[in-house]
Amino acid sequence: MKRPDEIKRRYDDACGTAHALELLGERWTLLVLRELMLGPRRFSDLREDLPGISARVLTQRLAEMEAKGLVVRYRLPPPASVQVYDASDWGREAEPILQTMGRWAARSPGHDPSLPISAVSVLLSFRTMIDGERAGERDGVLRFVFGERVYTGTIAAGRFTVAAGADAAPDVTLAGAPEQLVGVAYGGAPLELLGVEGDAELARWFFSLFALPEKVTG
Amino acid sequence: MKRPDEIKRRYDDACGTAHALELLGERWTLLVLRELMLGPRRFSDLREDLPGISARVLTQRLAEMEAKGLVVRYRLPPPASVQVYDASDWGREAEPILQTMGRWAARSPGHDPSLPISAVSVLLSFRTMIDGERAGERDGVLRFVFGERVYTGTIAAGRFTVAAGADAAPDVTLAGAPEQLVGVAYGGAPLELLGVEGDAELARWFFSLFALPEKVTG
DNA sequence: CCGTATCCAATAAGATACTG
DNA sequence: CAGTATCTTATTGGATACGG
Repeated sequence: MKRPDEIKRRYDDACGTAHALELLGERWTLLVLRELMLGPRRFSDLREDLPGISARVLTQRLAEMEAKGLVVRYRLPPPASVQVYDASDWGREAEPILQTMGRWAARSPGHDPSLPISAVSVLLSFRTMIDGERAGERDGVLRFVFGERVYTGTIAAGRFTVAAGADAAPDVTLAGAPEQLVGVAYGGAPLELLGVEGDAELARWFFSLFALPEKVTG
Repeated sequence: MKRPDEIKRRYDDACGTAHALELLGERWTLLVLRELMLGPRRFSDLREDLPGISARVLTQRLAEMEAKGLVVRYRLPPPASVQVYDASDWGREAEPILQTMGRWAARSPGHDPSLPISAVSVLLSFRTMIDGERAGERDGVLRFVFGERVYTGTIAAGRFTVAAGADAAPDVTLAGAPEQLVGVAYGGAPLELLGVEGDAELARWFFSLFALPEKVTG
């Protein structure tokens, strides 16, 4: 007597938080959305950057998220012709949720920044954790290179934005693993850990804009 | 080869969002925390205001949340001498997460404000959804009465705060079910739906500070 | 290889009955 | 009232197999 599509676990609760949990609260959902925040990815990209997710669960989550309007699925134009998943406009509006959670969790005594991390996570964390006051000191364009993937970050008028691709001409190009970027930005590791081309002084200043907040008194 | 206490489902991910999900992401956890945001509650209070939660799951969640430092458990002084649960200071710091989720979900086409809602949820939603600009127009103290339970809301310097208890002398006292409060604040229902004692004009102004945002174009 | 489907063992959640 | 105990159902994750 099972009707897997009809019986869904709901919270019968008008509270907005409860409704958000119905849309985003299943295991992996928010992390899948995170990976799509900076542009389309393929199924296997997602598997790589979500360590531990099984193909079965990823398939399910993507289908549910598409049905809920959080995710869109389409095929890239030829010659690529591969299927990709992307966040919908509405899905992207959930970024403040990721940020608020990230900011809160950074103060947790149990937070371990030495675990593996994805490229998208690091770049989003920059958007979350940047010192907005000091970011206004100067402008600049930074290119982040993770193997084949390239993102462009822009600081202008005190705001940091980041997008996939190598659109703008960068002042400085930074290459390295996401974990190394974390080390330099939050862990006080030397800039030399990364491949740096261009305005190293800008890079140094950029990384000085980040610091993990103090932990709550455990 | 099972070690039920050691093998926990984790996300091996340094991303702050992932860590927040490990602390708050299990089913019911965030809603239990919500119910504790305005002060201590007993086990059966929580069961009443979380429709559908089973005693088993509530017991589990409270124990996990206590172990993680989100919740504290203590016994009220005599003559009450009953055991209650409350959010820890750090747990209370998660309120921005509830707010961000609530604000996002309010725009969802699937959000149904006619479902049952708890007293705490409504009061927290006021804190989330109040029109900050217009709240500065005047000050006031509102008492909210839900049967036996009483909360006091204060508007001062454009900010709305709310706390359990009947501490301050109110300008107006509002009595009714949480659902009725939702109807008046967000659904355009008449103030007369509530029991009103005192400055009804203040109440009218207060409820004019709320409006659900427009839905995303589905 | 890319994406999905199928099978299975281990957990988690839900319902209900029960106890100090 | 404040939980436990027990049983049933659902979801998860891992392995594997399949079709393009």
